[in-house]
Amino acid sequence: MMAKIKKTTIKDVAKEAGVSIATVSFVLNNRPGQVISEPVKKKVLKAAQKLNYHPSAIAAGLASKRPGNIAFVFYKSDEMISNLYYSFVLEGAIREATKHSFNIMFSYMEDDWETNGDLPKVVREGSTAGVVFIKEIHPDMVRLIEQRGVPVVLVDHYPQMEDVSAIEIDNFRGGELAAEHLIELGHTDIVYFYANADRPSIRGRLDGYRAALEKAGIAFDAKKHLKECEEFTFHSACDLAMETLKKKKRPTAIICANDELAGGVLRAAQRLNVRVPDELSVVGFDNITMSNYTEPPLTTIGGDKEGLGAQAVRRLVNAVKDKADEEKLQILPVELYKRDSTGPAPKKM
Amino acid sequence: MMAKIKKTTIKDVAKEAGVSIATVSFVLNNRPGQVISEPVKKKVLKAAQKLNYHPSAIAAGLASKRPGNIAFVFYKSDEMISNLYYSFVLEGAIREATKHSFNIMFSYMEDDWETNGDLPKVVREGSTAGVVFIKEIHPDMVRLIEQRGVPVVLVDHYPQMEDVSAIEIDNFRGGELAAEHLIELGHTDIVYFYANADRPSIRGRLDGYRAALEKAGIAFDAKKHLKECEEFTFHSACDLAMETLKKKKRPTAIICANDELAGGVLRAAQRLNVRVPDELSVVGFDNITMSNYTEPPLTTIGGDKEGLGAQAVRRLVNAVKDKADEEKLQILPVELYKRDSTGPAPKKM
DNA sequence: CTGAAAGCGCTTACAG
DNA sequence: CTGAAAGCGCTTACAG
Repeated sequence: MMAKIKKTTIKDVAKEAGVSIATVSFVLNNRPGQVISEPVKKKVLKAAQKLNYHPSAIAAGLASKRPGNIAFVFYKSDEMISNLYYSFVLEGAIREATKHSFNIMFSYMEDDWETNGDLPKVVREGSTAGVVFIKEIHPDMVRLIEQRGVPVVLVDHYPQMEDVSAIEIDNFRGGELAAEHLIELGHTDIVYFYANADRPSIRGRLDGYRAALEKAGIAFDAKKHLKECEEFTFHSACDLAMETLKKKKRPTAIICANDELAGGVLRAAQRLNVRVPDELSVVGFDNITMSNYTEPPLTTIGGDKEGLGAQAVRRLVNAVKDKADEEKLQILPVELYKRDSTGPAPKKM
Repeated sequence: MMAKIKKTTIKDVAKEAGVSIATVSFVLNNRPGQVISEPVKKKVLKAAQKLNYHPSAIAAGLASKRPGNIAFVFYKSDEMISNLYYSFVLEGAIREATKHSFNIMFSYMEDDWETNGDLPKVVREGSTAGVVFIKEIHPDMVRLIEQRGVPVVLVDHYPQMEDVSAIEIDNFRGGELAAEHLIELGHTDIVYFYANADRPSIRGRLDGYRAALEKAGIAFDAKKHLKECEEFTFHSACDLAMETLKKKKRPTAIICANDELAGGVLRAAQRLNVRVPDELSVVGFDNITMSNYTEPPLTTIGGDKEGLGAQAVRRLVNAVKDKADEEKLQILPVELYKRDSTGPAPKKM
């Protein structure tokens, strides 16, 4: 074992600068209200620099009752950070948290928390200044955490909750964009592939698609236009697409609720020798990395994933500092990424 | 603002149980050496349960000088958790950490830390009990952190370092497995696609491949057998494969240093109408999610990604508890996932 | 403008 | 076997 280098503490800095530890704390935290004379400030800063002092986040957290951490909490049974979409949200969150001098923590809750009443470990043990939930979350859990004075922000959440800070991308507009793009290309027979319609993000996309259809004078018929996959997976979409594309009267375009489903549709088209985009146009959603690697590269709708995470952190930081949010629900813009899976509608034969 | 529920503290439990806070601490931490009478133990446990007491991780961390957190640290410029492979490692790490009552934190270091001498924030500020580095890390950084008494574990690391705890999958055996599989299928003309040969994991795979070739009596010729992609990307591999497969005398099998490269090779084959696996067999590496979605689904080599993360955490927990590691370097087994991208070597024409 | 002192909620020798 | 007390490294009213 090598000699352990001891961490320099606030006392060391105080001694070096010839002031009290309170003054060191005031200077380093730039405490609003506290006015410190320039010469003292300089002395402290110089001493801190010289000793390479970095305050203990843990001690500061204890004393101030404001932990320097922000936690992302998931259900235990869910995939957490390996999700192809959310992992980018988390990247953005980490970078933003660091800017504000917060650390990012991960924690999960038991799936049966309702029966055993357990809060996430990070909340129970007071390790976190705020919590962000991604995707599904029970409203009671949100209340319980807020009751402890820990602010919560929801990202792409469901069910819908009023009065809780939340961020999402503009799913409705995304659905519209996808449909408008295809309509402009001359398509009129546009089918929508989805799963988990109970999720507001999925529902929003679907509603946008439908609105665009109707605006273009295309009568919407759920039976004809909506195709629900059994699961939210590549293979499930592939199976359903095989079925759909085998019919004599098949659609000329398919919009998918996300890129993974779109990948499945492309695979089905390939297997059935339906040429994309000549005979079939496909639009995805989310602009995940994989959408560049499909054949052909996928036209898709996407928002700023990293920005979603960064914004969640920003709002939590504000909440911790008691800065009120203007709007409870924040909606981030989306755009169309035109790649090679969409083209003009095939001529009627 | 709703009424904030105050957290119950060790004092509340002590009062409720009619004992000192020291006793509460002893009971709850099951302190080895400290013997507590059964009746007192029961009283304390009952009181803790009744008051729904959960010790403050921050206070405990301060008092014990052992923070309850383990940190994953990356270079700022790197993708962190959005990596298709490492995100699963992290999932495993989080689950294991929770079992040991540790939280997982994320932090990054500046790319230029050598010049400005900055340790990762979580280390500087003493927030973490241990650090795991994934992939590339400068030996000096490891030393600096260990000097502060914070143990380090490396996952799939480079450059090679003696005396540092490290975990990796059996890359050499993986390369062998891939080659043996193809050799069994009758292939003799097996090319290896790779990039970043300076990484030990890539080097290990390559060495295993080469060893298997030679064991089978196939003379290894770097010029003929090795194809280095410019970048470690899908598109780079695709470009190189287009070139390779266009030649009159093309290989009958290609092993790729990872699945993303293999995806690029499959794409090239598809574009050139080279049928997989009839005319060309392809093997990937890592068994990432995407390898199930390629056309055809990819035969690949993989180890237990979640296990890699779990093991890293386990070793850190041991190190924190001063339990010595038996072996510094731990190597996890790999296996072949036979899917549809490999088949018998085509008959010579 | 600056400092002395209490306190955050724990852990841990040390007494008894 | 149990408790009183010091201490972890900070922050924050409160005095002056």
